[in-house]
Amino acid sequence: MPDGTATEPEIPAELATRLQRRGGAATIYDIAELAGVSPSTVSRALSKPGRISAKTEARVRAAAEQLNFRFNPMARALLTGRSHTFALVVADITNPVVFGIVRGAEHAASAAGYTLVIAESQESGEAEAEAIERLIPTVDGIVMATTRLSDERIVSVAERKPVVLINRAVEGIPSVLPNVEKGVSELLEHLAKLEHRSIVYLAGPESSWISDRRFDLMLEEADRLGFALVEIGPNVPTIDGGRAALRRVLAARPTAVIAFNDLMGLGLMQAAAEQGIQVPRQLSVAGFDDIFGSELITPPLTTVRAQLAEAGRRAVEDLLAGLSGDAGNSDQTRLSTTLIVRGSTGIAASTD
Amino acid sequence: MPDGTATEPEIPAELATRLQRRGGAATIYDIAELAGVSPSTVSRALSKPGRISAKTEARVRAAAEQLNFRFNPMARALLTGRSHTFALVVADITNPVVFGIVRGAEHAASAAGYTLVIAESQESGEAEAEAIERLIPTVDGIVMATTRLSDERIVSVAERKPVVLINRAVEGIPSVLPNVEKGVSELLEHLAKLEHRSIVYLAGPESSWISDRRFDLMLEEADRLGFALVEIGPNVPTIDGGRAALRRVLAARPTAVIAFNDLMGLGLMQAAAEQGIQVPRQLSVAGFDDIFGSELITPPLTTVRAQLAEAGRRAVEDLLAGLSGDAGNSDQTRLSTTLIVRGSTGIAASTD
DNA sequence: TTGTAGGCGTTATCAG
DNA sequence: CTGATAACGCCTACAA
Repeated sequence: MPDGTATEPEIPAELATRLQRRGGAATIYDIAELAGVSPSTVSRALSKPGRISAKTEARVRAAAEQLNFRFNPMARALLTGRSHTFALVVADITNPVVFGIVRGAEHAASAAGYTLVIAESQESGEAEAEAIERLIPTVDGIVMATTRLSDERIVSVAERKPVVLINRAVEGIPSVLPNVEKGVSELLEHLAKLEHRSIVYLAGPESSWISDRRFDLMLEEADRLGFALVEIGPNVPTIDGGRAALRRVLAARPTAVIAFNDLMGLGLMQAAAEQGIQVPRQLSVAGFDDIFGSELITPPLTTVRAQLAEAGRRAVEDLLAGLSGDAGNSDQTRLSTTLIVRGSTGIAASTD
Repeated sequence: MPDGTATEPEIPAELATRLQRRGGAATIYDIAELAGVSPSTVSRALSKPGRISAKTEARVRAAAEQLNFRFNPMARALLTGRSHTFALVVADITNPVVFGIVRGAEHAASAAGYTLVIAESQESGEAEAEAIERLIPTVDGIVMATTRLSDERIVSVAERKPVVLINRAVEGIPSVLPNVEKGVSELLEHLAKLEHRSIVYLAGPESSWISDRRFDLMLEEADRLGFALVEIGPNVPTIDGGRAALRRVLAARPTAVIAFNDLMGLGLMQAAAEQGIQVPRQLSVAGFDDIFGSELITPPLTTVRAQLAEAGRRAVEDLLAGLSGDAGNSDQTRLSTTLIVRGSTGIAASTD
């Protein structure tokens, strides 16, 4: 039965077998053949609509549809130098802090038609450098979250491919940072109201920029508010790192502990509970990030919430903006933080 | 000062500027020029060591080193059809269950020189299908974890690229599964010992193969052990899903609830605590997976631990084996599960 | 508007 | 053992 205008050309046998061999992946040559035009016409029809006669375009589209055509991203990348891929490098995938970042980054990327490859450095600078070295030729940009690399190495990477940092600032390189000031001062004021006067800051890993930054700000605030403040660390930024630190923390006899992140705060609370130490009656505990788990523990953890998914999203968007040339580069995006008061902080124990 | 044998040829000015233009990325042509050999010799020297004279190889290597050469993976992929990339498709990145999978998969992949790209389907079958469609031309294989796709669609993907499933079985497609039998029967026996006789199974999402599978096994065991067993669901497999289910669970008046996963178990416990219901005195709760957070909550959650990282690792290794042709394909890898008894299960409340 | 030809960086084939 | 040469799939001057 003749069906008016759009007659679909049958697929020639020869073409069909060729497709079979390639696992069904058609090329613009196949389409050209089927539509009776040249390959370049196909290319134009499909990638810059409008620059071609409507009729031809329709015919090409129909053929493409029929063969279920997709561009081969590799061929395109080879030619254009753009892989439409970003790398996200994180220290520890199982750290809840990075989940949010990964999700935010993945969404922003796929919304823009980009693919996200993820590399875990397992808290090792060497492994991280290696992963980056391996990935760098394939990607259009790199998001480095909580990196363990030195400033120089970061710069050297950034010279070859666009880089956006999360939770780390390096001169001349765009970064997405939590607004540390606000979070820290809110937290310390909260503790001041609860009459704490002696505080321990449980630091993060040695090469953590943000841990140092937080402590610096605490020093300022402590001065202003009249706290005694000591830093204990560096520590591994995990549950176990928090557990392991309990002894040293207790030795300092503080009324409150601020952990570098929630993970450590959680570990500290677990260890404390095992020793029969009551939180917050005997010791108040607070953390940073507000990860999954912080409100699960008893008592739930007071923490400074960071916008993790948003950070991931922004980082990718910065990369995107940079590529499309819109860029006021080397910006610093600041994300606000919020103090979440929960049960782990309370009136200071009497220090006698 | 002349330094014996290995004189490094200076980089000719012309070559240097060419490199500059390309952002420092050298090609085998540049190396060929520098080493005074042909491009094909360079290719051979670098990718199949030994098939070339030692002296030439050394010269080529030196030149490559000097120019800091890396292969362009895209060019390679275009020709060989191998991108050395795998895709990992997950329903929800922020679900702790997938962390382990991601980590295991990422390690296995990078150990083999492969890159892992990750796609989140956000619990939507449509989004998942789209992501796969987008990724399929770029990758050498796909790991689908807890997929929401129908069997037919999975098969259709598997016809185009190698697929390994995690937590889902489809005829003819290799998969990595927890050994559901052992976990379920251990759990039910544990509950039997605690004198539970009336149990609710809080099901997972509608399209979850593994949720159905678990319930089927529970039915068998319940029969054998003389339980009353009802299934409530489907439910969203999240904390909120667990919370939302409390009312319906209570209405059924069970002495114990088994949640499809820990996330739901956690939510259920939170909701119960808010209503003043004591776990396990009034209601025992158990889950599956043993995620981060399960031992944080009070009381800590009894659960059937799955080897998540191992599952991710195996899935990637299956893919690898398949590509190198070693494959006894369409295998099912079974991973043992272990009952972890914690505080959320106890002696059954009297049912009056 | 459309077609032709050349090249992106690599590998494979075939001579030498 | 080594060197030309042709592909891989796409894009883009340039020509028609």
